[in-house]
Order: sequence, then C-alpha cells, then structure tokens
Amino acid sequence: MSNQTNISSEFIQKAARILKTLGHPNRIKIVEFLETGEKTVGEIQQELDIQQPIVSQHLKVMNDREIVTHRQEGTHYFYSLANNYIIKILNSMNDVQEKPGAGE
Amino acid sequence: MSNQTNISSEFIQKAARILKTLGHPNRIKIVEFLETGEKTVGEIQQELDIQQPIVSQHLKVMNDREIVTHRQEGTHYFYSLANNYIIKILNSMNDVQEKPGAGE
DNA sequence: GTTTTATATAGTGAAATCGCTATATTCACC
DNA sequence: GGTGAATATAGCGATTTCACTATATAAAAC
Repeated sequence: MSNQTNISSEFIQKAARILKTLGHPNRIKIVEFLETGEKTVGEIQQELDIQQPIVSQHLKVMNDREIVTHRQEGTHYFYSLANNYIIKILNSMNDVQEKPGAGE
Repeated sequence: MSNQTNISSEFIQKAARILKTLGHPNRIKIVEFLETGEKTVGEIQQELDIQQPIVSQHLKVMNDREIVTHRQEGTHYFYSLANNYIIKILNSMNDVQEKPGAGE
C-alpha cells in the first residue's frame, strides 16, 4: 500500500461532509433546537427569526446529509435529529469558548 | 426577552467557523497528522501526497482560524495544533462510522 | 371549489471555496 | 553574491454556498 495514513478515506470524506454542513450558524442553532425534540418548520422559523425558505433550504441540505430526518402529518413537517452523534459533535465544541490559557 | 435561543451568538459564530474549516478531507488529514506532533510543510506534503502550495494554503487558513500555529526555524516551518479541543472535535466524529441502527 | 396555511422548490446573483500555475521570499551553502 | 531548498503568496477559473424573491404543492378550512 502507499504512504497514506488511511484512517479510512471513506470515513474522512463522510466526516468532512458532516463538519462542513454543520459549519453554519443557523444550522447549528437548528440542531441545538432540535435537541429538545422534533419541531415543525414554523417553530424553527420562529425560534431563529429567519425566513421560511431559508429554513427549508437548511433542512433540505441537512436531510440529504442525514443530519436530520422528518415525518409529515397533514401540512406539518416534523423535523428531528437523524443521529445521536450529531449532538456529540456539538457538545465537543463547548471547549471552544474557553479562554486560551485559562486554568484547566 | 427576545425569541432567540442565544446559546451565545458569539460562540455559535466561532463554532461554525471552526466546523466549516475542519470540513475538508485534507484539512482533517492534516490535523490528524499533527496530532502526532509538530510537522514541517514538507512532511505534511509527503504524508498527504498533494502539492506544496495546496498544503500551505490549508495551513494558512487554519492558522488564521487559530486551528494550527507554527514556529519558524531557518527555512523550515513547523506546524502544530493550536488548541486541545481540535482533537476532541475530531474524536467526536468517530461515531460517524458506526452503522445506523447498530446497537446503542 | 375557493381560500388559507404550511412547506417545498426554482431561479438568481453575490460571495466564498478550492485546486492549480506561476512567482516571490527567505534562508543556507558554496 | 549566486544557487538551491523550503515555503509563502498571488492570480485565476470552476464550483459551491448562501440568502433572497417568486412560485408551486398539498392539506385544511370554509
């Protein structure tokens, strides 16, 4: 084999895609909000105070990337987190706010 | 009060920026490689088997985003991880490879 | 069956990203 | 001071991302 580290190229591709997708303020907010349970598009829209098509856009992207999933009930669409690890990733971000050099 | 979740907007901005920056296969590889200690640009280039300017580009971006840092010694530039939490983030990605539905 | 509500989808333009090629900078060595 | 090695920087075109406006769809209510 060649000289690559090879922590599984496939895994890295997938991880990169997820990280990139989560790398947007509104998408982080949506995921944080969904952590408290499934929500409709309207609820998300109210919570984030942004336009409806933008919410739907983000949800569609995250749906395609298997970050969220949804079920339909009449005219309402209930979105929820598709995987447990999504929250783990965001939780791992908590250290980001710590001041560098602050006692640990 | 307003209707924002406000898990600190500033934090979310910063988190989004870091996630987005890490959301690239080669940058993940670089970070994984740097986990084993500081490395020169040439070493990274060899490890990833990509062109030198591309490596420098990624390093510059990650340097600006405070993901890596570097020191110079003669004509060599040694890069290393700027923060401990970067590794924590990547470690949290491990669950991504688990098959969905696999026992939890 | 017409209107309203909830949501998706299409289209668009501006901005950001990415890999590439070419070149500049800086140090080491002769 | 000229040459080579290590790395940074500049410029470019293709692709992607993003927010926006406008419109479509489909269920609900009347």
